Amino acid sequence: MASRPLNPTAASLLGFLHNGPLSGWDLVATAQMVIGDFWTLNRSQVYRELTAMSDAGLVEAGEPEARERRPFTITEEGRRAFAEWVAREPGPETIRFPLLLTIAFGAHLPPEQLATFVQRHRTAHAKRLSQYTEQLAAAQDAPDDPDRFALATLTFGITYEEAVLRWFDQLPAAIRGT
Amino acid sequence: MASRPLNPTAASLLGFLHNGPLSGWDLVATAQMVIGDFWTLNRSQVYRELTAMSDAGLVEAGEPEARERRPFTITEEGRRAFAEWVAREPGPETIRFPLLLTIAFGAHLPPEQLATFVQRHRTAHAKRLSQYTEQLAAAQDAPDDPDRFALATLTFGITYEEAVLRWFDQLPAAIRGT
DNA sequence: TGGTACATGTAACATGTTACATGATTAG
DNA sequence: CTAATCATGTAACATGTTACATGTACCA
Repeated sequence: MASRPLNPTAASLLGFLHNGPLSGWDLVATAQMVIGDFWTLNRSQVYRELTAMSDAGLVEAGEPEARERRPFTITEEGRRAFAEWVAREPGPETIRFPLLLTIAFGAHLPPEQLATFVQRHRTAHAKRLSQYTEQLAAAQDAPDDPDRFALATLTFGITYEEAVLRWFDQLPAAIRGT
Repeated sequence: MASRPLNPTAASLLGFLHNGPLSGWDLVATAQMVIGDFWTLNRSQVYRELTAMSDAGLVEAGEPEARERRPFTITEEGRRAFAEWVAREPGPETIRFPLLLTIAFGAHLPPEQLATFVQRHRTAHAKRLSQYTEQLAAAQDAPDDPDRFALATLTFGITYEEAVLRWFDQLPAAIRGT
């Protein structure tokens, strides 16, 4: 048993299943909402992991409900596997930032074009920041259940986006444009 | 021709080859030094991309030199492919931060253990920041060739690490520990 | 009755990681 | 002569992405 340690994606799905059975569809939605800002995953992946975990006995597929909806339930073995995973030292983060690649090779581009890319990305980040800020406000308005952990990850998003914006704004005009 | 657009990893290798022929080994070293902080790649990948690009006529393998070292030269077609890539809108960045996953599921962990993870990661980030700061100082001391672009990406690293440290330090004691 | 949102899944392929295997050159 | 470093590569597998295919239920 315990073939090889869970991957973080599978482990997260198990994490969500602690609160009750969920279908693949729901898991995708939940994951994107809760961890989507610092952990990417998509539908295909979720269904694949569910199949694999079902084969491994970590989850159990329930009877199809309305709309072919198939709820998955975490098993005892699943709980054990999750507990093992969550207690392991988390790995280092990876950032893959294509805009920085383009900047690194910026000498190969006309300045105006680079500046256009930079501006567009800046705008996208500003938008993300304002979304996070709204979420934070909403979380603080709701009187009940101030989840420390969710708040901590949301705060990370805000800190990150603020930093990125500051970085954009201190770029030399030669890169940033006007 | 132009089968499908280059992936960013392959494109970066072509970017480095603009300054003259390099072996796979050298490319790995160069890439890790220049773009390694915001674009991960490893040896296997580099050799695979080189083989593929050689088949596609974007690079040419030279005669083996000392130690089986095989320098690759960029071709005209390679330059064209790179120019096309660098002029495309860069994709959105992806961050995958396992520590944030562990925090998101922090309710499943004894607080001391979570705090231990947090502390260890904080230390690692502090170290990275000081390395970046040193690099910046070194770059500013060298009188010649103040590469705007390299400076911009290095500054990103510094801004990012500073933000992460600030985030660590504002975490509630319940997560951060003492 | 027709469009939209819900729901699942497969196939094919691209990319990333780890382990293994081999050998040359250099410094001490 | 021997250990460390340089250098290349393959195989196997894990993970991530995109496109395709299918069908249900709700709402207007």
